Amino acid sequence: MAGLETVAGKIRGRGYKVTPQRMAVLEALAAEQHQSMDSIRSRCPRVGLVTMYRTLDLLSEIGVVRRLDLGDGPRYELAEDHHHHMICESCGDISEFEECPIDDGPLGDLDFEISSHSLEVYGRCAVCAGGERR
Amino acid sequence: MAGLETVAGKIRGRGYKVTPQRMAVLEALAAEQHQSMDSIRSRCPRVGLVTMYRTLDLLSEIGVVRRLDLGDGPRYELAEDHHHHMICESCGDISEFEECPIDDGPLGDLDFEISSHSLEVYGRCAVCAGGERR
DNA sequence: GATGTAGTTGAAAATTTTTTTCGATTAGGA
DNA sequence: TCCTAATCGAAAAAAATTTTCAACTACATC
Repeated sequence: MAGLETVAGKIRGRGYKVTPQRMAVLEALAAEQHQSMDSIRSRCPRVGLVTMYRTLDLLSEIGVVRRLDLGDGPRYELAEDHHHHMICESCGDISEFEECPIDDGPLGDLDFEISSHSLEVYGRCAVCAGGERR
Repeated sequence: MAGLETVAGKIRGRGYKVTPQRMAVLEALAAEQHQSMDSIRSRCPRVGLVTMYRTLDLLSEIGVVRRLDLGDGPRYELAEDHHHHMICESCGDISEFEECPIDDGPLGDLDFEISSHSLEVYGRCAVCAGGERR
């Protein structure tokens, strides 16, 4: 699904080098969406901390990675598909949904040239909401 | 417009005390929306750094303040009205808009109990977009 | 208005997070 | 295979945030 091959091409295309560290980070990111720095790091212990930061910066810059801010520290995920996040304030679970009101019905006259957007929904997931009453 | 009086009541109502430091932070926040920590701090030099952090935490907890993450560090603003942000990636300007696709047309079947949400739009403001071509 | 006390404050120190340095290493074109 | 600019990472620096703890104060009660 990911096509890390494709990503490698994108890296090279921008004049950057494809290194084992960068591929390791990409593989770590492919394992799970919206991971924290620690989570990513634990998946590729071989990659130094500094390189980790620089790689995530670089991948974000070329649009391969998306940096998120969901309340707790920064999180990162592959920017493969467009989606948004639902954060359960009860159990902390983070899930995704594709429905996008921005793409569906464009906003009115904002007088602003939109290139991207992010939408996060906070509340209670089905499990937590259900456990309380239903 | 703010009604810092009202906020004071809300603080007391939660069992917290209304202190000059807390009011100072609230006044600083009332001066401008989506401020960075430094910006707020410069508006109330008398308030210690630690107290600053704690106060923003407390105010966020009782829903008076909203903490934002717009790419650069954390920002804070009074949660008076509901609005979203447009961030110009060219000049860094941040502006607000009230139109809300979430409130207007509710999302489909997310199986999630929404209590709040945030929407940020990135791109180019009218000035930057205009300066380049129009 | 005086008093008691739990909540609050802030300087200093500890932690955590992120960035900078710089010499050693390496991807990838020639 | 060689060469060089790009990259890596250990150590140190800088920045951001949290913890400690003794002194202070808002405010409910007397």
